[in-house]
Amino acid sequence: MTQVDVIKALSNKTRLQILTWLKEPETHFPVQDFGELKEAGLCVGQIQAKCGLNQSTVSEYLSLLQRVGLVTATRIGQWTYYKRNDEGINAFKQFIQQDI
Amino acid sequence: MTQVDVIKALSNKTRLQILTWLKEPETHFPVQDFGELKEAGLCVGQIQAKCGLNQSTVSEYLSLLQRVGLVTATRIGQWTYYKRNDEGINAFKQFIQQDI
DNA sequence: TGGGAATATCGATAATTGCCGATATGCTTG
DNA sequence: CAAGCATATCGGCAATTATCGATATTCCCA
Repeated sequence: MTQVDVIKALSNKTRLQILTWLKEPETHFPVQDFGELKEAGLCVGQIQAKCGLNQSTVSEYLSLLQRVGLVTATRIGQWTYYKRNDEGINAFKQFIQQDI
Repeated sequence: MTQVDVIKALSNKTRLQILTWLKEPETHFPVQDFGELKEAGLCVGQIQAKCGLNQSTVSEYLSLLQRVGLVTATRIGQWTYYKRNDEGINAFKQFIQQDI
């Protein structure tokens, strides 16, 4: 898992969008009754509906983003909630800022 | 030419390295007699020698980096000198900082 | 406990990328 | 002008990526 892998994960329009959508879930996704939106994140289905790609594609994209440390996943019941991983994101930002 | 294109240009180990080598040409490349190193940048041949790939590959990499605005090219005689384009690089950094 | 949801994984194909060798272009200089 | 550099462009093949449909897995609930 190198820095290039993180860049590669972001070198795709959809994956980049997903990460930015996750900055403000409320403005990009229908509000839910429960508090999951803020706490655990968004589930795969919601993200899939928004970006319009195949379910399997979105699932793979999300697990790639997780693998490189940009998001975290929480399984609750039959849902997997994804949200931004600020630690990983900030590490990446710092790398870009300093080393590029 | 979108932001994703810039990210794609950096999503390759060699191209990423080239950009960072260009931060400190003196420490990465043999000093030349003339002042080109600081002024115009480094020529393709020097960069090629350093990264060990085919001439055509390096030429293409450099012109890609230029196309997305990360470096500038100056033709002097039979040499093309490449150096970092701080304007483009800073714009990219700002994008990462703000939008990611 | 068996059928549905939600998600993950697998297999396949088309598109893109990583590199290379060969050739073309442009300068420069005898 | 011809020969020789340095660089650019082209055509090609192998590897990787984008994306899909089908299937597997997990979990929930009547």
